[in-house]
Amino acid sequence: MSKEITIYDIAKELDVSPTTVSRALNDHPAVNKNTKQRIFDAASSMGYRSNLFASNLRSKRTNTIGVIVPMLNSHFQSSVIAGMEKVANQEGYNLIISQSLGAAEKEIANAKTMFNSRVDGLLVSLAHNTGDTSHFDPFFQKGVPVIFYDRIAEHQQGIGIVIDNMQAAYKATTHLIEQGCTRIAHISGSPKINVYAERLKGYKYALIDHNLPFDESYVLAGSKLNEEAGIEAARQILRMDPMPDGIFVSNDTCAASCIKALKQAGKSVPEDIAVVGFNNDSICGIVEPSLSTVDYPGYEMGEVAVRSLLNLINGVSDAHITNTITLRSELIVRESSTRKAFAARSAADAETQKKVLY
Amino acid sequence: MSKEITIYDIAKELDVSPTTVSRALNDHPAVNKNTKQRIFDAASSMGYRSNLFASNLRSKRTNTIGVIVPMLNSHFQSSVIAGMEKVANQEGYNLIISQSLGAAEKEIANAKTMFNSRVDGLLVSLAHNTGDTSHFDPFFQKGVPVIFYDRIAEHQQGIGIVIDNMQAAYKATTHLIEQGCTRIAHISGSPKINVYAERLKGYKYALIDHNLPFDESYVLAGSKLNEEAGIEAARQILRMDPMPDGIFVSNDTCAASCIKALKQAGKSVPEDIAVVGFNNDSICGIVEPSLSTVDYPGYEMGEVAVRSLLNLINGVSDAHITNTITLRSELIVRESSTRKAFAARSAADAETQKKVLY
DNA sequence: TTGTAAGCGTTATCAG
DNA sequence: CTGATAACGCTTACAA
Repeated sequence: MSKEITIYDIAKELDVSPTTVSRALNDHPAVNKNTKQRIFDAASSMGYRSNLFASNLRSKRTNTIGVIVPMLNSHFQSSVIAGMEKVANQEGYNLIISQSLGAAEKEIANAKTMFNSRVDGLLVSLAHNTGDTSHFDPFFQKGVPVIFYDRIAEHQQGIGIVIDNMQAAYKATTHLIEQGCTRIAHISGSPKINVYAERLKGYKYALIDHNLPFDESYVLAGSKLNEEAGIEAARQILRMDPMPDGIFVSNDTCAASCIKALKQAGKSVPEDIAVVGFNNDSICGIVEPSLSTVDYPGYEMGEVAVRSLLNLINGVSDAHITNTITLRSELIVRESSTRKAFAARSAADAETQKKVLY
Repeated sequence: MSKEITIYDIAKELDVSPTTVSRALNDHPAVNKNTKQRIFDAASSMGYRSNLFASNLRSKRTNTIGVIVPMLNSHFQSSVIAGMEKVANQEGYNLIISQSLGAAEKEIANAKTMFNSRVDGLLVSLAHNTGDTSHFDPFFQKGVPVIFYDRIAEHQQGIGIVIDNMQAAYKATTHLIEQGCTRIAHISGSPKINVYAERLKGYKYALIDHNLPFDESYVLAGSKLNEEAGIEAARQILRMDPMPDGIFVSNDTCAASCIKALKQAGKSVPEDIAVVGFNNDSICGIVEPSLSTVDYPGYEMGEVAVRSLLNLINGVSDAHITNTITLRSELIVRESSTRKAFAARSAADAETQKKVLY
């Protein structure tokens, strides 16, 4: 284990003070350009690397951002994290990532770890079953900024970053209506989670605005939107009388397995039942028929989240003023919802619809 | 921002020395049980939290493990990380995770960041196009242990953790042969990556051991095994004459899109062509027919990786002795490779096969 | 533009 | 079993 070079070593070598070295390395303006260059050269030739811990200890900053995420293995979440990482890297921050795996319990433990690691800020997408968010109170008490994204708390402190789930659901449902569907079911997740509650609203309002009845019994709300949930939902839908001719599902995985189950029961998609999912996961292109869905701007959300957090950390903005940042999302139409007979009409309607929406 | 409590505050409060407080908090054996308890109580009632940076600075350990991964959004990689996180948490380590997104360039940058962050150890699954691994040399020079997993380097320093890709591929191919396939194609990734090279070998040996010809033209090696690659592979396979009656694909996503393309061309799976994938991604259950595949023990691999790394960090084991750790994998048979006519024979053969294999 | 000196909060060392 | 003291490597008033 070779000895670590410190700013003292560089200082001695160049016969300047450690302070000057420190300043030069931090690109402080009040250091002679020449000296700065000499110091940089010496640093690199001597194999110096800065000691973050000494620096953190002294400056009381960690240059680390904590991320708590339900799970990493979705197209959406990994895009978000990619976006976060990009900006964080640019600005010289590290990301400590932990998964709550959907369990509030693990989320609480992770929050504690992040707190003890003294992250400069925290980015959180809540677990499925997180009831209260008091485990984030220590951060608020210490003035460590916390930003919730995607799955945000109902009455939260801190900023929330979301897409307009209601609008997205409204668009998706309207699209089904334009395709000629009149009995549209909705498969939703836990109504306790904001995203599902908002999507349910969008679904409901779209129906109402197009003079279709909103029927509670057409809404299937489970807790987890996984493969099993899709199969179970299909079972229930097949039993409905009259059977729905369209489904808006709040999650692609669930939509995909639901489609599979419906097909196995002899129904054809989109002819008998048109389906729209949510997330634009990679399975969308693989399932048959390919799945119409809502594309989340995950990468952008990650970028915005980190940028906003850095503003809070640096005192540039104030969490008491900004409260929610809303990003746009986009409906992607594929085969699972495209009924040939309605295609022409649909295109015309889309124009009209835009005026209604905005 | 309330004032942070330090061990000095606790020491003053209880009229002991800071040293004793430090020792107690670290559960040092040479501290009176009673004193220890008093210190613990005071610490929690005063709202003390340890300052990792001071501790790291002094002890020259960071309690942080760096993870560099190609991408997070696969069933396999996220399982690995879940396993890593579990063990790391248990042992009081944090995980800093970064994605190389398959680009060697980003991997190099990430390695540098990890180095400057002074991680105690590094876990790496190499990017697609990583040629040489000299960007990890600084770690070796400083004696920071590095463990490669899954995608390991050809002539690497440090320990490698892998599954027996050759054996897994051998099993998968043998399974296809047992189902009556005689012309089996193989869709592979870059032969520069160990996992694909090994799987190709397993495929080849299985053919040879069962007296089937190994034909280079039946091997389609692309660089990325994504959806497009599956479609392109299907195109090529459809042009082959005679057309293969089985395909072993080194990746599920690619296998799924390949199946879709084959079906669109009027071929039926598994009747015309049986298919086996690799990874046991979540799409396996959703595609039609459901996809037979090789299940990687991802979670275990993560656990083993961290445990091994901690042993190296703590000097319990020695990287010069252990070189490669190989984990078992499992063939999961689903519809895409099950030909009813051969089912009975297959069961009998499986027994025989075991004797051949082990 | 540069330097001096005093910490940041912990742990290692040595001495009881 | 406990304590005094000196680092760890850096930043930041303050001073020149």
